[in-house]
Amino acid sequence: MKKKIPEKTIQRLLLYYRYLYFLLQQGTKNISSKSLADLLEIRGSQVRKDLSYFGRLGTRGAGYDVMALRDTIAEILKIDKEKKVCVVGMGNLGAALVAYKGFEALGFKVAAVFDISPQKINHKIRGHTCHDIKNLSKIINEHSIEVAILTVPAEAAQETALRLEKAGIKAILNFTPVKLSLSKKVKINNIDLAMELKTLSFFIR
Amino acid sequence: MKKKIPEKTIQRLLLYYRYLYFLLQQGTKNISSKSLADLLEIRGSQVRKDLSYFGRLGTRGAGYDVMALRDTIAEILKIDKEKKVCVVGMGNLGAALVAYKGFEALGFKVAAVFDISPQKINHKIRGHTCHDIKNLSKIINEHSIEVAILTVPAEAAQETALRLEKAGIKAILNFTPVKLSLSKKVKINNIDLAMELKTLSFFIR
DNA sequence: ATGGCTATGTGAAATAATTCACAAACAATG
DNA sequence: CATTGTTTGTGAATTATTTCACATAGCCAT
Ligand SMILES: NC(=O)c1ccc[n+]([C@@H]2O[C@H](COP(=O)([O-])OP(=O)(O)OC[C@H]3O[C@@H](n4cnc5c(N)ncnc54)[C@H](O)[C@@H]3O)[C@@H](O)[C@H]2O)c1
Ligand SMILES: NC(=O)c1ccc[n+]([C@@H]2O[C@H](COP(=O)([O-])OP(=O)(O)OC[C@H]3O[C@@H](n4cnc5c(N)ncnc54)[C@H](O)[C@@H]3O)[C@@H](O)[C@H]2O)c1
Repeated sequence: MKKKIPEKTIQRLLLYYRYLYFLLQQGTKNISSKSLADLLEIRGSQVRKDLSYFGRLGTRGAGYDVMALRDTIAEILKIDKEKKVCVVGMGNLGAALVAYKGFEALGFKVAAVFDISPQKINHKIRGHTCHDIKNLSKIINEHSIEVAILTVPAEAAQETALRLEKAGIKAILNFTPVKLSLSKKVKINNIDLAMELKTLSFFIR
Repeated sequence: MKKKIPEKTIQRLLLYYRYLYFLLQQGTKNISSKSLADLLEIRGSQVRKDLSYFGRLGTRGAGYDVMALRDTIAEILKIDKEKKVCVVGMGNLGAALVAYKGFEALGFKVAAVFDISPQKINHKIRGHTCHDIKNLSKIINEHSIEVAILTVPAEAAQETALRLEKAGIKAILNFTPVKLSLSKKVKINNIDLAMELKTLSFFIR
């Protein structure tokens, strides 16, 4: 053990969690790596290898206890511990994202939303009062927000990212098609939707 | 040559394209694999290997001609050829996506949008008249739409995906947190935003 | 031209991720 | 409690991707 855990493994862990959650609702008590793998169209050995990073979670001959495994994964991923996020840029995409219930289900809480436009500041958007970006640092510190979702226009992305870093944000989910340059300390995940669409369409016909 | 091209290579090609586009606007005529790689924080050898799948695109000693390379990549990815897409489910996320200009820049045209709710059908949303999902097949065929963006509620996802397959859709960009089961012929890309956020936050601290 | 430099293109090596395959653990059954 | 059958956990093998390293093409100055 003591190996570095691949990011892919973490992603699959989340998928396992979703299925286990569903299986439990259905009353399923036990599942084998093979059955779980079949649901996801992967190999049983992949499931077992992923889980083996975190100890011996199954029982030979019997498979995995659905509830126990779900809870263990929740603990590994800290789904049980609420984490606060903010959304910066309350335009089309930002507004859609704060309305999304799927974040809550994984332990996220939108604790603040920001914009620069006087049309939005101090107005309620999907139940969240929009703050002035000027107050970014203050509010992030007050609420101990660690993660930011960045949905400002591309032109403002780098500048805003720097403000987020200065405010002490640890991770950014970046929806802008801009490569952000920050210190290595800030973890960045880029969601490039146009790219996903293009990649997809490249592989047809 | 004649090797299978990795999906990762296609993704990077798109990033190269964006930078080349930008560099050309700045008046840069030539660039080395090293300089381009530095912008993306990858290795020069990665750039060269990626490009080598498509022939000899550079000049030894001099690097790559920015305009020529940009155009070659546009051709490889068929950015020059318009591809029609539809958006199914015009809720929060669907409405945000049809407003996005970034798709057009890569050669996509939103040719139709669909919903099931009488509140939306026949109403204009961001400039697109929303069609009844009942007419999916007809409209997809009329416009020769090949790609669908799926943004219906999770409960309706599998059923809607089957309708899309039957209507002749070749590829689906799936925003629902549901594993779609379709025949192998339909290419599916899943965008799981809650998962991206969770993966991101797992790796901090 | 010739020679010196620079940067490509590409096999080979290194690294990473997935899959195989099987011994060992445990369940179930009689 | 022994025997049979099932399924885990994990090294080893395989496959995929990235990086190295260098021969060689082509630019440029003289
Ligand atoms: N709309 C989409 O579907 C979509 C898809 C993929 C990517 N994106 C990207 O997401 C980003 C937002 O897209 P959108 O369509 O929501 O744009 P939008 O114009 O609707 O929203 C941007 C919001 O950011 C605010 N803003 C501008 N500068 C700011 C600043 N410095 N600080 C704080 N707020 C600021 C604006 O007032 C506006 O409300 C863009 O970078 C876009 O490329 C959007
Ligand atoms: N909102 C987000 O930011 C976000 C983020 C990630 C994923 N998602 C996923 O995207 C999907 C849509 O999210 P949303 O927030 O836009 O939801 P929403 O409820 O705002 O929109 C869903 C839309 O789909 C329509 N619809 C319902 N059944 C349909 C059917 N059978 N055919 C056609 N249209 C139908 C509804 O009328 C509604 O307009 C969900 O699956 C959600 O999990 C949303």
